[in-house]
Amino acid sequence: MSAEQKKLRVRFAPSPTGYLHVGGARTALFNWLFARREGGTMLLRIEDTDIERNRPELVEGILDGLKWLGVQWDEGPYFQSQRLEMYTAAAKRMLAGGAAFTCYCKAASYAGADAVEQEGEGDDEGKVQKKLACPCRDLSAGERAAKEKEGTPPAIRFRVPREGVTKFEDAVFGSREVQNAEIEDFVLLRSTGQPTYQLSVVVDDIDMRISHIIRGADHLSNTPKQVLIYRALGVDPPIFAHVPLILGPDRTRLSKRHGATSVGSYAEEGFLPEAFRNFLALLGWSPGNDMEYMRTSELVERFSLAGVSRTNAIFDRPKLEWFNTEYLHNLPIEELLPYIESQLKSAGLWQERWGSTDRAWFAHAVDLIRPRTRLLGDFSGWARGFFTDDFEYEPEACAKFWKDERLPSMLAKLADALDALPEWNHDACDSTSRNVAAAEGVKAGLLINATRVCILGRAVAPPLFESMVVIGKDRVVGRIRRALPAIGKQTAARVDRS
RNA sequence: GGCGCUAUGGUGCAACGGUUAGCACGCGGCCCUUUCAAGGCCGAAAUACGGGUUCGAUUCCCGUUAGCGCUACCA
Repeated sequence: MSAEQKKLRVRFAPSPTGYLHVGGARTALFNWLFARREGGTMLLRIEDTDIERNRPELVEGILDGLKWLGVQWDEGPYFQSQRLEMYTAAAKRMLAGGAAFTCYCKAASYAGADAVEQEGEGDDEGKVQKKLACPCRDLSAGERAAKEKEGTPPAIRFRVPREGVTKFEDAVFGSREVQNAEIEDFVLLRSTGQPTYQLSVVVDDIDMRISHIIRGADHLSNTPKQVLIYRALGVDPPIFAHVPLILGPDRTRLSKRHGATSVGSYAEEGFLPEAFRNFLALLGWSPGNDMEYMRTSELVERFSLAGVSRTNAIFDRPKLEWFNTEYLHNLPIEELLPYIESQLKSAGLWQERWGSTDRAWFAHAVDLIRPRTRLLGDFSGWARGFFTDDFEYEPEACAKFWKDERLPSMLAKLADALDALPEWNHDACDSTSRNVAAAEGVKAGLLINATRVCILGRAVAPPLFESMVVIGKDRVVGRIRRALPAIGKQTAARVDRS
């Protein structure tokens, strides 16, 4: 390597035709991991040359998606719509050099798939080749002048060599080569003056000095065209790395009908960005061993293009949820707290003191609850009884644990006993409860389960006595007393039925 | 249709000529237990098919099949 070693530069280049979907997110992540690992630069480029489909208002959503994902770019965003002169200039240069020619065919006409099909098959290759070669490529200067006079606005097509092969290196798929005879004379500049993807992507990747192009494998087949453009422009192509696609459970390309496909929807659902990154990283990549739970820093340490697979992967939602629970359960509590805080804020349950004077209490509560959460929303969902007194009694929980008619008097005694406790801690709550149960001659479980429903309204909750400590004496006693009438009704209804 | 890519349990990945084919998710069972989780243990489950090459193929080659991609004046 020379002193002036070529700097590693990668890019993520979405087009604003939709939100940031999981496939794009994975591509962005791989670029980011690679840049971080190798000490390179990542830039963001918005490919908005298709004025028809381009929705400028979607750009913000894509940026938000990337920010949530934690993929931060070092340069950009650049917008191709603001760089049109460069593409035109490049096309003119290729025209002047003979690598391209003006085409006067009406839009989308000379080699449509339909036309080829109608010709039938079994014919000699020459026929097909004729389809791939645009008739305009052989027009004389005079003929072109005549067309110009007619006022037909010309497109500019690349003059693809009719023989030979085009080769390139792919870090994932290896050495590739295709017969030039199989490549059509593709359009560089539309008759409207707008560049096509093939042109703008190459011009920008050259201008932005991209060293590695990491993108979806759907671009693999078009890469030879781009290599042709690089050559025509007198530039060596960069290293390509095509990553396999992400498919839906039915093995077709992930799309809206597979449900949630935007990263935004996963953010809203309560996934942690780091869990999402971990999951995404393992779709089409592995560190070469059985390691799965990897913090982002470990991902960066281990990432390499050599570990990228060539097989399409199916997006497996249950596994994503598993990763999320792993992070929810195992993250150092201090790292998790900010996420819970914003979750509670958006649910309108947040109390400022939990961030200051009662921070230790808040951390304790979260730590108690988290072993049985899967999504951030669980903290403002079923666990809301820990953060607010406003919760409902679940009918199923009542039906299951408020069956015994001795319960109302037993619970009243328990409330009194708890109220009289001088010390409020786990063991005191434990022995008090067990003593009441013993005095009544019932199994402790009966009372414990019923009490849980009284103070949290549900059957699913952390261990009772720990919960009591977190919720606090006044609230616990209050909640038990408040539940008494409801229990009476429940047991009475039961007696009626029998 | 043409061209190309891919092919390990249901899913995601390991094994890059020699393993009883490994791990994880999911699934089933057991244990633990104060509900529900978590956790621990056990289990069912795969090299698409057919030919080669080789002492030996999941691994290398060919064919078949299947899936996917490209085949736009979309990106």
